[in-house]
Parts: sequence; C-alpha cells; structure tokens
Amino acid sequence: MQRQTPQRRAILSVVSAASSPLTAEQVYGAVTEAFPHLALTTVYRGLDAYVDAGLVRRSIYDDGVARYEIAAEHRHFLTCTRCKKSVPLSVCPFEQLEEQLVRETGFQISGHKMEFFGLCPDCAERNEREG
Amino acid sequence: MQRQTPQRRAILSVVSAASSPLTAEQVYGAVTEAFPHLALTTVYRGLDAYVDAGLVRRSIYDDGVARYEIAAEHRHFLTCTRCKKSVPLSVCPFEQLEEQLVRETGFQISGHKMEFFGLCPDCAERNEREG
DNA sequence: TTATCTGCAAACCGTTTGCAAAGTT
DNA sequence: AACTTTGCAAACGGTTTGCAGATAA
Repeated sequence: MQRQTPQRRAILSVVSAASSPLTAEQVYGAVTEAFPHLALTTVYRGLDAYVDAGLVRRSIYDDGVARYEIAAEHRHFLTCTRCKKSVPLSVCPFEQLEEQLVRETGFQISGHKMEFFGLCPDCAERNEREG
Repeated sequence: MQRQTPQRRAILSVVSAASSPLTAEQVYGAVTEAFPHLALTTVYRGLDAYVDAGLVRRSIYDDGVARYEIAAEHRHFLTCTRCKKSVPLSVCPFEQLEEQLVRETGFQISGHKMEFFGLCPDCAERNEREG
C-alpha cells in the first residue's frame, strides 16, 4: 500500500491545483518552494505511485516529455504549436465513439488521448506581424 | 533543398510500404537489409528531413518512442496496451469537430492526434486465461 | 565545386534504478 | 520491527550533434 509523506502530499496538491498538465520538472519547481531539498527522482517516484493508484494520468506530448494531471478530470486540450500554451476543452465527445469501436473491433478499450494542434489567436497574430 | 540519395529513397519506401507507423529502429532494421552499413543516425536524419518536407508525420506514443508514417494518409489507430499491435481506423470523425473548435476558440488548427488504448481480442482472452 | 549527406562517436536529456539512510505505520 | 520512501549518483535509451570524409547537384 502507498505510504503518506509530506513530499507526496505536496506533489499531489501541486498536480491538483494546476489548470493544465504539468511536466515532472514543473512539479519539481513548485514543490521545492516548500521542500527545498527535494530530489527530482522523488517527484518522478511520487507521480508514478499516483499514476499506479489511478489518481494521476500521465501522457507523453509531442516534445517527448511526460505531462501529469489529475485522472478524475478527463479533459482534452488545444495546444498552440508556437507558444505551447494549452486550452482545456469542456467536453469529451468520444464516449460514444468508443462504444462503436468496441462493437466493430472487439477491443476492450481502456482509454484514449486526443490533442489538437494549431496557433492560438495571439500567436496567429504575431505570425502575421513577424512573418 | 533536400538531396536525393539511395539511403533516403530506401527510408521513404520503407515508411510508405508499412501498414502502420514505424519506429526509427524498425525503419533501420528494414533498410539495413538493402544497406548493411547504414547508420541509425542516418535514418533519424532522413526521417527528419521528410518530416520537415511534410512528407512524413512523426508522433510520440505513450512509450515515449517516436513513430513515423506517410503524412498523406491521415489515420487513427487502436493500440493494444498488452501486445502493442495497432489497428488502423478507417475514418477520421474529427474534421467537423475541428471546425467547431475554430469557431469557439479562435485557434488556427493545423492538426490533431488521437489514440485509443485497450486490449485487443487476443490479449483480452490471454488475460482471462493467465489472470 | 559547393553544399548536402553519411558514418562514427560522443553528447544530450528526460527518466529510471541501486543502494544506504531516514521516515512511516 | 517491517517495510516503504528519500536522496544521491550513476545508468538507461531514444534521439541529437560535431566532425571529417564521401556524395549528389
């Protein structure tokens, strides 16, 4: 069973408080404000523990770096290819599609991941100005 | 401008012939049958060149490893979490959703990526047998 | 002939692992 | 007391880079 430690509590609270998925490095940056001696390794292990427990979801972005978010909130994001900011979407229109895929393919589907890429309004404007 | 070499031609033909996205390692394995002295580095650089040229699409899977596929074929996949095999889906139901997101968020959307995860029928059966 | 491509080796960087000490139950 | 977590340092593995020589245009 997983053990409660101040570090892990801090890790989880940082991830819960975030408004978008965080990298391990970002979690580390936030948690070290309260725990200056914390090791990055500990962040990885704490996050892994929460992922195993089903509390946190981990997904790999196109830059090859993992992002962590609270698993309870099932969300999709719109990511700006220029400034990397992402906007959470309010809906998940795929439960219905999943059911259809189960019927058609026989897979036991356990999850999905979807991301849209493009320029956010700010960067689109900047692109026009700067070429 | 990009230069034509026998190695690059072979890299592209391996990627085009594949029925699902390949890792750089897999491309390397296939191309070295014709070019035994080929370096893995060359495969990476050739693939990058084709990605820059827009001929090949690169995406990072949840195992952190990049997969390469011909960009022209816009496809989505259903990936087994146990044996890693993936089944291409015949449709892309998201063009409509993209239009809606453009209206709602003002993003200039340039693409998307979607993957479903689960157990394929074979692995689901194996899981039941082996526990 | 000039810029690009290749191969080798080494660097890179996010992530993982081994181990002894510290902390949790 | 038994077992998990922590911190450090070192390993790992896919990918990238520097450089000298080979090759395409």
